[in-house]
Amino acid sequence: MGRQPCCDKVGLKKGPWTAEEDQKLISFLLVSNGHCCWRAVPKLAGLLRCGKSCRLRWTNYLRPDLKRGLLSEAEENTVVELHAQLGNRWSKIASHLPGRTDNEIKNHWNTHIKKKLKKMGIDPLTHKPLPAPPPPRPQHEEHQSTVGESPEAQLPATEQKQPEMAERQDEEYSLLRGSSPPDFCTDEVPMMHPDEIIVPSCEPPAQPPTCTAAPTPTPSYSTSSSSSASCDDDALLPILEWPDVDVDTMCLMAGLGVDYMIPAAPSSLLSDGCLPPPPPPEAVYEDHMFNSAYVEYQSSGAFDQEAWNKLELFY
DNA sequence: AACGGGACCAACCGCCGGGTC
DNA sequence: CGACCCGGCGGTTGGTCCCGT
Repeated sequence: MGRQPCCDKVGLKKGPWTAEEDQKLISFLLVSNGHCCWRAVPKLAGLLRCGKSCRLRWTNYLRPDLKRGLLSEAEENTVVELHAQLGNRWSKIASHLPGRTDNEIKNHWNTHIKKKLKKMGIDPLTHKPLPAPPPPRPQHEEHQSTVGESPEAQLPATEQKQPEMAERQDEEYSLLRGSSPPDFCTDEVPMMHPDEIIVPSCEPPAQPPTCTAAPTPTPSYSTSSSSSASCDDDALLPILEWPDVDVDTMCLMAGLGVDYMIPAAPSSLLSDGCLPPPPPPEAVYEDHMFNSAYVEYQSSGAFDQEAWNKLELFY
């Protein structure tokens, strides 16, 4: 039937986003009531971008609950663990890592973890030990094993690896995965249903002991990467579905003519996991200075108390 | 100092599935 | 039920940075 392009590409800007564009997008998303589709966002925000580009920019970079910087060791372990179970389903993996995007995880996988695993003699695709360093082999054998190219056909037989090497691989792998090496082959085991997966990193230990563990509804901007509260796929909200607001606040906002309120500082930004005093919910964000402060705050990488203080002035 | 190659990552592309009409 | 729209996803690209020579 010939699908229409997501947007009219003519005259639209591509490539890296400028600070001004970021500002426009953030301003719009903050002051808009969120009841518009991404396709309309660039028009309404005064951007020469396609909606898709806006969405991507927001989800991968501007979202306030994003963590910055390299993945921690624990996060890496989780990624490896989940990848072994889910394969390249980056959004699913990201949904178990609060503050991380699928793109970020995908990139990190391709640039860091893949290499790490290979170095350890683990096949990043199958999570099985790679075949021992290729001893010169008769040509016909090699040929036979690659013909057909099914994943199964490519898998090395576990028995083939050298005993000592296997032991070393297993040790390192278990270090990385935080568990014992797979005594199963991922291709032999049916893909797990997401519901069946238990990820330690999603369990209470993630919550700092000093903070209240009350299940406060964390602001959810994300598509797939901020369902940390429950690790439940169903908990995912569409990107423009703004944080839940209680009835009183709704009334208050309605009374003030406020379309949208900013969530408290996302916990994922905080190095110690503890929130600074939450802002009053009735904050209004149509102030240009606020937007500048907000941009500064959200772009400051790890939680930046100074940026937060600046932002707090507006609350 | 200049250059080349590799690493890294933001952004793009194209396909897919769900929802709606 | 099919056409279409929209958002989401995963793979890929391309620009920038860094490091070694």
